[in-house]
Amino acid sequence: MLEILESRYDHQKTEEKIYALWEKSGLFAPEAHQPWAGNLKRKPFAIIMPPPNANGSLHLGHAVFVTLQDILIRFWRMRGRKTLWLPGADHAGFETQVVFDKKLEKEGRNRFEIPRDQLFGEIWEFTQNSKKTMESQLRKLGASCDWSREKFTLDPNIVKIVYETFEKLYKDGLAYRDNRIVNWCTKHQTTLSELETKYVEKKDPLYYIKYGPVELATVRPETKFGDTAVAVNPRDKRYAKLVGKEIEIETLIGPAKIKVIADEAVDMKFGTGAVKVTPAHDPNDFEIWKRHEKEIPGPKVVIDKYGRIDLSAFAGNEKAERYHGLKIMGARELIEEDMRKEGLITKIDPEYSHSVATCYKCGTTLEPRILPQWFIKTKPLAEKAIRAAEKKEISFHPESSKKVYLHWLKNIRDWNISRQIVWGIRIPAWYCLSCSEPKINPKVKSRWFLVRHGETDYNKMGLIQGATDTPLNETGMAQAREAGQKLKPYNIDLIVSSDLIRCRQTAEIIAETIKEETGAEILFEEKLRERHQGEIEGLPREKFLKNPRDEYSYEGKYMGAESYRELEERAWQAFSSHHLKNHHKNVVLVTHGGVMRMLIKRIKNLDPEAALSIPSRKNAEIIQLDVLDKCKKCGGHFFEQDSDVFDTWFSSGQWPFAALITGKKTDFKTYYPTDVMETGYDILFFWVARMVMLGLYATGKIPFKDVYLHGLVLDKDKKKMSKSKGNVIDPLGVAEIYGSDALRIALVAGNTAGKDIVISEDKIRGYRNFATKLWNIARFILLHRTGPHLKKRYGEKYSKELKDMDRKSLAEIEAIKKKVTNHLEKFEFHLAVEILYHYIWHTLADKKVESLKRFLQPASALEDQVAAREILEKLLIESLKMLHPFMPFITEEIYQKLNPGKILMAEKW
RNA sequence: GGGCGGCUAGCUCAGUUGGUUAGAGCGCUUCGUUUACACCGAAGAGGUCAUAGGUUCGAAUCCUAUGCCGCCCACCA
Repeated sequence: MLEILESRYDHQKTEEKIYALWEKSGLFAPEAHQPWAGNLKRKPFAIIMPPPNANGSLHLGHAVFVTLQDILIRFWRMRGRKTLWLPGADHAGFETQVVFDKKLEKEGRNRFEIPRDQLFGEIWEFTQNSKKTMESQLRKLGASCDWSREKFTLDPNIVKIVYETFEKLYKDGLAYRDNRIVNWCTKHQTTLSELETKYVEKKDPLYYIKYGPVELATVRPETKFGDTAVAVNPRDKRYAKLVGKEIEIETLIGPAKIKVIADEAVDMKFGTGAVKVTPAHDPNDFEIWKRHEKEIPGPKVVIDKYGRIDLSAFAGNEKAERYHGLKIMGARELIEEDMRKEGLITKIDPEYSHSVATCYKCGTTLEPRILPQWFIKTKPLAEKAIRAAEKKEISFHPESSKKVYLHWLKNIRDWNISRQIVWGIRIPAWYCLSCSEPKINPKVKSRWFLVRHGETDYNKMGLIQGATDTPLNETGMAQAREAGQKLKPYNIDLIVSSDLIRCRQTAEIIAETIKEETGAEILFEEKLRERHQGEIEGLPREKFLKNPRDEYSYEGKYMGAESYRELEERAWQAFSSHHLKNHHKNVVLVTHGGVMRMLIKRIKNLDPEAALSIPSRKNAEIIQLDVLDKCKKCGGHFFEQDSDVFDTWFSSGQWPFAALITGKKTDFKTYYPTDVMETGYDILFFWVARMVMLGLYATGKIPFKDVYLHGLVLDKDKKKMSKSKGNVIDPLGVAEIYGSDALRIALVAGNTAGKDIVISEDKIRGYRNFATKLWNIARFILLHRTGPHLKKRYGEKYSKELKDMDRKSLAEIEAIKKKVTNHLEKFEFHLAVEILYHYIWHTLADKKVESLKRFLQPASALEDQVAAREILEKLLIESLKMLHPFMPFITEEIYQKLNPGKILMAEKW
């Protein structure tokens, strides 16, 4: 039944079949029975796969990690260790958000117009599709990972662990929320960590500006409206007399007084030795202000989140209006021009070169802003991570990367983990609505939703409507249905509604819409009615009222009307009695704009003035209130969750232990710390260092013992591959042409740890040829296996010459084996490849096969024919085993021909 | 400004702790269709190991400088 092989190996016919064979065998799972292993108590071997971003398809960089990790896994599996390779995918917060934003842009949409839940849902769908693609690509590349343990960073049990870590950090005082100056991308509308900024050399004019008696140099004249001081070096004699004094200055928007302070940070040699201090828009100035908090005014914001001049602080100043709303560069030009006219500019150095912080994704110049963000106090975490490396609990390959790692950790700064995007793990911090006190990772008892009724014709026409009882119009009904859709996921138990028809209808439509999910009870409540508007009922709002506080003061009322105070009293009475009874239920409260304003006033503990400034609600607008255990500080019940999400690296930094704790029962105990973390050197700080810090912090143990870092994949001209350059080699494309095996081995041959990998199609083709060579050795042997008389072993009766060759060959291949084993144990993949390549091609094929050919001729003694073939077969099988981690498909396929029924992947090395 | 890495055959790179004529792939030249393989075989050309010093019996390898290339970190009003 022996088949004659084709003269060429057909990877397209083979790979899928072989992968299916492996997967069916169950041998990817570490607990699979390995009969030859004998002692399964041997040390397990575990690698957590760096989860690829679920927002695209695999590139060559992924192919590199698949290859290296699969080599390690297959090698140790064959050596008899209980081997786990745990696959996963990363939601990749910001990265995915950016990818998705681009997709939205193409569709003419943008994320700021899409409700949070809907946007999250759409991105979820998108990532699930990418995930599927990637999984099939990983299979195509031969990854022998345990799919039964696959994880996603947004799996609920992973998220739970991330929350617990955050809570622990908070309790230990290592996570804190603070108003600090952070890097803000005006395009992506989010803050970024230090690592996500890219400094770019730029040439900008350096302006020398007159500031009363002093002169100073700046590249950002447009921020001068936000200046709160002038700083000089304390040792600078030129300004000694001015320090501590207020100076009168002339600005484009009028004269001002500003204080001169002394600070070490000022370089006497730069410019004029005097510097303007703009704490709201410059990180250094922010620091200077912190040091002189008592002497000078705090930050004055003059640039908004879109990077436009915002002079609303100068409302009423006509000169300020000229600049308000301008983009930075436009403002700078205009200001330069105006200052020139005023004689405020003394000199311009047009070619001043400095480096500017930009967004690493879009290159937009980052705008420093002061925002409340969550930070991790990293110093204490870093100390442990440093010690782990110094004590050699963690080894680095290449070793030089350890220095880089240590240097970074020793100079680490606090880590901003808040991101203003939707895609990610929402920060589990709730703030008390009445006193802002945070609660971390609390149990949400229930959710309450205040919903305004849908549109009536009165609303549509802009007429004041209080007690006037009119129904919803078509739009209003549609709005109510939409609100119902949004409320659907929340398991609403109860709907309480004002008994006016517009609310009644809204409530009924909502109830109808959410019916499939829950059968909520509806109660009608007279006390939730809109305020009686008295004599102004039915008047055109636009004409009558310019803003809400025109309606009347908190106490005031028109003839026959009700005051806000009265409204508040009755509405709050109703609200609190329902809250008392139903605080554990999810409740929708359908009511009116005025009522909502007063309820919010009460909940947020606002004074009347502030309450009346609350903007009015749109029809069917929903306000979510989360009910938690009473606030410790003020006793309030209602909270709202932080709208930010965690930096992805905060969650992926917990990946090794999170992926194991949420796995099978004993996984964490068995496989943690894992053995090897293999990833690209470009994420040494982003990921590796943070995994060590967070792993040590959360579990008390290092997350892995060895760190192997591979380089970037470059094209044959040593250029980084990028879509825009069009020099990207699609790994699946070349695998399709030359086979996954050829791609894999080409990626490891001639490459050492930490070095960039130069790959070309030529190189891959070269290794495809090697595959063909191997195939033909097998073909040759199998050709000589035919014929019934050759089936049986002929014992020891063959020639002495052959016996000598046998002995020598075996000794030789044993030596090879020793070397290859040694290299693999030391992560020297390229050396192992070189030895194997050489041995198989230039020894096994060129020497062994050639020299044994004559014994295989029909003229030779039968015993010699059999013996010669058996010698070759032994050498081939040993070669196949050693080559298997590198080229799993073809070696398995050949092995299947030689030993049907057995699986090479599980053979003993 | 600080750090790291590289500089070895036309190209891409190996060369593990210093040890005999410095290696591989691709490319090149010549020859060869020998019943596994032309995605092959045989033979061959091609390197003062960036430069200058030094240590050593011996240096691509260790040390010191220099040059160029690349990367990382920090910072700049």
